[in-house]
Amino acid sequence: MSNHRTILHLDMNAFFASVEQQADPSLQGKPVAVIGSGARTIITTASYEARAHGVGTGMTTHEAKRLCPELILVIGNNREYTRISKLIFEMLGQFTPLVEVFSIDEAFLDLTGSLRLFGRADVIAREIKARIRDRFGLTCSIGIAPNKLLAKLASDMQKPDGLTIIPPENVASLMKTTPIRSLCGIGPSTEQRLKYLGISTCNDLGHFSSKILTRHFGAMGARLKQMGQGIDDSPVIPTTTEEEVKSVSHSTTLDHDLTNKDDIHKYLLMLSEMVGRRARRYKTKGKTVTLTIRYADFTTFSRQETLPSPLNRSGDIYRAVTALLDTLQLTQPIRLLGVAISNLVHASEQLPLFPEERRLTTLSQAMDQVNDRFGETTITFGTLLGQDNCSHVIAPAWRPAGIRDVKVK
DNA sequence: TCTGGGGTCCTAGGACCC
DNA sequence: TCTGGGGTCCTAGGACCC
Repeated sequence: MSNHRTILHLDMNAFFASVEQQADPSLQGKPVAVIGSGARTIITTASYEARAHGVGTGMTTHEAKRLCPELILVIGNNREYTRISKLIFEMLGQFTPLVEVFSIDEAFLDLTGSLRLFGRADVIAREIKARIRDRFGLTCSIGIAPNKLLAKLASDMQKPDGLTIIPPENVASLMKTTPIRSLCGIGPSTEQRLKYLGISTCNDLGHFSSKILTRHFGAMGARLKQMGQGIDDSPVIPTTTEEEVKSVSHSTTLDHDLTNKDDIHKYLLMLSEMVGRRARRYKTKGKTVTLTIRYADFTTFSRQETLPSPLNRSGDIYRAVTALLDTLQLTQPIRLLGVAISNLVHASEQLPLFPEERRLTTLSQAMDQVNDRFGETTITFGTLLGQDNCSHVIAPAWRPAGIRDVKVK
C-alpha cells in the first residue's frame, strides 16, 4: 500500500469558444473569439484556430482583428457555459466524491481511494475524456500527479486534448527543467523577484536557502521552497463542503469615461442592486462596504468602511458607497466603478424590530421575488430605468452561481 | 476604441485595549 | 514623564488565479 496520493486535474480546452463551436457548426474549424457585451470588451477565450494567429485572452478586439482579420467574434453566453460546466462536474462525481471545482472549466479530483474500484488513474482519465467528448463534443487536458500543484502543472503540459502523468519518481528530474513561472501561484511579480535572487528553475528554488527566502518573502518563503521541490500537501476540498464565499462584488468598465456625478450615482445604484441581490440570494450580509474606482489613466484605488451592523439591502449598500464617494476629491474621469461587500455574516431570517426597518426589508424581499419570477429587470429602482442592461460576460475563472449546490455523487 | 470581471490571500501601518 | 509589548480590528494596496 503506497502512501502517496493520486490527484487528477482537468482543464477544459478553450472552453467558452469550444462550446460556441459545438453550438454553431458554421464556427467549427474557424478562428473564433468569445468577448463581452460592453463597448470596451476584451477577448475572454480564443479558439485554437484563433490562437494559431496569435490571438489570446486579454487582447482588445481590435488588436485581435489586426492579427486575424477573419476572426469571428461571439458575445459570450454565460448560462450555457454554466449549464455545461455543472453537467461535467456532476459526471466527475461518479469517479470520486472528492471533486474540487477550481473554476468554471477546471477541477481537481482525489483519485487515491478510487483506484481499487476503477483501476489505474490513466484509465479513469481516458474514460473522463471519452465521456466529455461523446456527450458535449468538447476536449480537455488532464494531468495526473501526486498532488494538486503537480497535477495542475501536468494538465498544462499537453494542449489541447492532452493526458500527462507525473509519477512520484519523476518529480525530481522534472523540477530540474521546469521554470518557476509554470507553477500555479508564481506570477510575474514573484518571478521577477526570484530571478533577482538568481532563481529561474524549480530546482533552483527547491534548493535555495530557506533563510533568504523567508527574509524576502515572509511567510510565503517556506511555501515557495516546497513548491520548488514539487511538494504540496493541500487537500482536494470537495465543492459541496467548500467554505462560504467571503465577499460579493460587481464592477463595470463604463462605455465612456464619466465625470458627471449623476451618471456616477446611477451606476453605483445599479452595482449596489446587483451586489445586494446576490448577497440576499446567498442569505448573507456584509459589514464592510468597498467602493473601487479606476481613472481614465488606469490608476485604480478603493475606499472601504466597516459599519456597525451588517447589511444586504441595495439601498443601504448604495448609501454607504455614495458616502465613501463623497469623501473623495476626483481628479480624473472615471473608467471603472466597483462595489463590494465583505466581512460576511449569515443573514438572519428574522425581520428587524423597528417598523421602518421592517418595511424596507419586506419591500426588498418582495422586489427580489418578482425579479426571481419574471426576470432580472422587472422591478428596479426608478433611476435605473434607461440604464443599459447589465449582462456581463463571466470570466473563465467565474464560479457558476449555485455551484456549491452541485451534488457530487 | 489600448488594457474585463469576480474572487482569495497577504502585508504594512495605525488605532485601540489591556 | 523618555523608551514596553501583545492582541485585535481596520484600511489600503498588491499579487495571484481563471
